[in-house]
Amino acid sequence: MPKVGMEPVRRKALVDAAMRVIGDHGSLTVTMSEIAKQAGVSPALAHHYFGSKEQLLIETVRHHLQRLRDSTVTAMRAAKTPREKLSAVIHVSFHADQFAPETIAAWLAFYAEAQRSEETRRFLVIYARRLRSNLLANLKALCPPDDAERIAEGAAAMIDGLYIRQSLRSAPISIEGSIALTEDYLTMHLNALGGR
Amino acid sequence: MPKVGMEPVRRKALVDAAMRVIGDHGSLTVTMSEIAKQAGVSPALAHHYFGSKEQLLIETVRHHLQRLRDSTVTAMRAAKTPREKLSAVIHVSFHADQFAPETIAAWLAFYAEAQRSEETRRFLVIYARRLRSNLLANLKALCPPDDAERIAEGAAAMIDGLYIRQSLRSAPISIEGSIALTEDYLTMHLNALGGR
DNA sequence: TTTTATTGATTGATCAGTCAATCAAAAATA
DNA sequence: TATTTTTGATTGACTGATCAATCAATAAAA
Repeated sequence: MPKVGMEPVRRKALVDAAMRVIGDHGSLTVTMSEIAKQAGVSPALAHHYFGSKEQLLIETVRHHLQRLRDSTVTAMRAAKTPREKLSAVIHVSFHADQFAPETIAAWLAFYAEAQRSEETRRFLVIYARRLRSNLLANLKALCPPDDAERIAEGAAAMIDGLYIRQSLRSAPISIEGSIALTEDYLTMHLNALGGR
Repeated sequence: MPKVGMEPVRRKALVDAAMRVIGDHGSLTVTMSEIAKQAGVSPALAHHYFGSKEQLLIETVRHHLQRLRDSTVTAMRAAKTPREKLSAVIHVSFHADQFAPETIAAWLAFYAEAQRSEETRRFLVIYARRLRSNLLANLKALCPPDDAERIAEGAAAMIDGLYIRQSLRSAPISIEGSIALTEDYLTMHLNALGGR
């Protein structure tokens, strides 16, 4: 079996496996063995490629955020007007993949981890800033800067809040419901400002 | 030293210690030794009174939510009108104690834990329902039931979202800012419905 | 003396991380 | 082409550390 050029294949397999294991385990306290097993390799190989468990987890967060970022960029490109771009950001946030229970569990685990791992925290801060700034940039085209800041902050909080509430799976809100709630928030605030 | 009637004293000391340790550790992966040390007793004693680590952690969540509940009840009693009661709920949520970094870290850890521990999950579901229903009951006095549901859902999400964003400590929002954002949300929606 | 509080020492399990050894493809050499 | 050498891929077995949980022993009240 040993062919050359396995490294990228294995790295991806391990990162994907980590995501899956974290997702249904619902926590970052997963063992290298579990991850390796899920990826179909030995624990030793995981160490060989990533050096440490922490590093593997960090790569996993990075990969996850990268995908989210790519989706957002694509969706925003497809939208024309600022208002449509705002909707695009919202839709990506609640895309089925993102809103799946395992994905949310993983997110939550990352947030908890960020309390301890400075590097994880940095990644999540970047995500938070990006979400805020995507909203802000488009809002500024529709209302005064001060209001735009406030509305962006509120919308970002609402998106994150809908996530965390979803994680409890009690009275689960549908994807459409979550989108509607967030859209309403924007529409109402923009209307109140006599926005066009 | 061994006096009789130590049990309740030790239990409280251990639960408080757990909360503190979880808070600044930022995760539920804390050791019994750390907790016991913080409480000034031996690890063996912690086991003696709680049976297991999991049980101690569960009691800790329970205690934490109980306190939040008590504050909420008190604050709502002091408020007269439905609108004032809504404000009371918001203010309790963002009370300085609740919004302190260690407290938020502990919350986050509990949410992550809820993915694995059914009992922890149950407690958090109760919290989520209570928040929602406190909002809902008062909103129903101010607008049609359907709208009340939507607004309660949105406000609850916003509160939780402001929490989770605070946990990253990037561009921290002030307590007053968070309160204002949530109050605005309510006011705007109620006004839009021509509420009195 | 019986009961309650308390601990030090110990056990057993779990894991991250290491390492020396193996295997097979590729590259070099004859 | 056939043979040898090198190199990347891979693992099983091991180590050391950590930790929850247990228990037998002690000390002080009742």
